[in-house]
Amino acid sequence: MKREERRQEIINLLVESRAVELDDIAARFGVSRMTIHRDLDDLERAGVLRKVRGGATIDAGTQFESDFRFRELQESDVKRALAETAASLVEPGMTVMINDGSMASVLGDVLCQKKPITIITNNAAIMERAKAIAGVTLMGTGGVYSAKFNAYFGIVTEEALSRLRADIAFISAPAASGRLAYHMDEAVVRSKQAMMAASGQKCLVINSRRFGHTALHVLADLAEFDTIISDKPLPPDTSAELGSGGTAVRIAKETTT
Amino acid sequence: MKREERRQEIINLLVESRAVELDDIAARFGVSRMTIHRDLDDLERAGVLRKVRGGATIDAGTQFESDFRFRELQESDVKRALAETAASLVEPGMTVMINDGSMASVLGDVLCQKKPITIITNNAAIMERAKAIAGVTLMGTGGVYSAKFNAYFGIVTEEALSRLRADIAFISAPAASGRLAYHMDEAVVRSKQAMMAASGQKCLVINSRRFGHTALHVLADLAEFDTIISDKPLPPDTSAELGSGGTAVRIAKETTT
DNA sequence: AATTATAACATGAAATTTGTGATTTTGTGA
DNA sequence: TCACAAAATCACAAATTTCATGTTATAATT
Repeated sequence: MKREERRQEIINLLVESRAVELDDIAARFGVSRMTIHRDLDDLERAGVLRKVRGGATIDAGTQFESDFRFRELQESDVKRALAETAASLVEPGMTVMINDGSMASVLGDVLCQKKPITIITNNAAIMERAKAIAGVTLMGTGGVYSAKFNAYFGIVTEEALSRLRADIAFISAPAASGRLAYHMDEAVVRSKQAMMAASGQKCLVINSRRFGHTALHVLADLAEFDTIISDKPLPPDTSAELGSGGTAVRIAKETTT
Repeated sequence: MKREERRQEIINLLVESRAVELDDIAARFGVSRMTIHRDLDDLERAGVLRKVRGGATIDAGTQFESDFRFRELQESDVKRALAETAASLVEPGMTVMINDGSMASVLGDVLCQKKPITIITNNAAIMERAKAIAGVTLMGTGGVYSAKFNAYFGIVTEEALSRLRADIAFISAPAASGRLAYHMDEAVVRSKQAMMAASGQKCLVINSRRFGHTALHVLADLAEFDTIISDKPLPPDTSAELGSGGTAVRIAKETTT
């Protein structure tokens, strides 16, 4: 077992149990205590966990939980399934907007296959990816970079979006309940709303687990979306409130690749 | 002599003579033919040269010549000297604009030391670098990504710049002659001009070798700059035309690190 | 047929990772 | 507050991995 595998495994343990003991994991992987110390030090520096005496913890509710580097590691199979389904709404030649978030990054990767395509995004991970690909016209929105979300936000971002037009916008959200989607950060909300305002079709891509939660700011009414893509049917209250309006719901199923 | 030095040297040979023979360079560097094969393969993959039977060529006039990946590899010592000198104009806390180009990328690296600092740029290499650094507020301008220049351009870029204000702008140019600086690409010219318009001080950072050349579009009158930084004194005609106006000239000397 | 290119494997050097033991820090209970 | 044990850190040596290179054998070009 190599270094990176071991570290990944430590993160997995941490995600499940919220805390690990140093001696435990040293024994489990059959390496010295010092090696684990170094693993934990590096992961702490990367912002994934917090070292405590005798081990390490991951504090949900603190910054860690919402840190993109942490989320990046979770549920990648669900993300991929959602992304594949979302991509089926796109034909070569279209102009699409994609927002921030690790879900969106995966979608960006998938859409890069559909060349030729124009991608408008404030998501740094997608920019990095799309740059390298011929046949993809990449339009960055600009703005102030946020390490927390690995994307660009602010007046510049919103202004740029207000001057552009896309065929479809893919929006993700960390929380939804009843008829509303939520987000904890104001600047992020504004960028997502700007994308929706600048697009013909609007598509919400959301992990089913996000339902039943709220956050400080309302992002949008679910009825504003033409399509909602999730990995499980929407909860009954949401379905009921949406009624039989113009919003289509599509369920992504994981393809065992 | 290390791998990278050898490859750099191969490029230099190629720039001078337009073509090299494999056996020649294998003998010159005292390495096996196979090693040179691998060097050429990698450089070809990087888009720097074209392998032909028995050696390699570089076709000036084609995409290669102006390709940023190619320029990136050249004269890095001069670039570093220019960057160090340019950085001396910056105090922590300032807001700076940096434009596209590999010279500018090096400057971006150096400026990241001067935290806290706000960097406004359309240069993808600088964004990638500054993202990771706490204490650097990174503002991307957005725009359409150009692989040729590894930066963002267009209306979005110019609009974003028109709404911002920096203490100083660092501008680079591929050609200068008499009192004028030039660039071959219109979109690039516009972005540079937008940066100059949005900054208090304007600083031209230019390799002395660029003097005596012109290009399709005029970028700026040298007298518009508050400071010009180069690695050798300006040519006599330029000096004369500039006269004793408000433009300061500073010569960077290479520090043997 | 001769030259050049590619592929596969071996080797040695450099870089990285790990372990050990000494030393310092931290937490706990008297 | 003190003493003491457990844990953390440090510095260096050992082990392991990675990487550049060379060698040889085979294939492709001219």
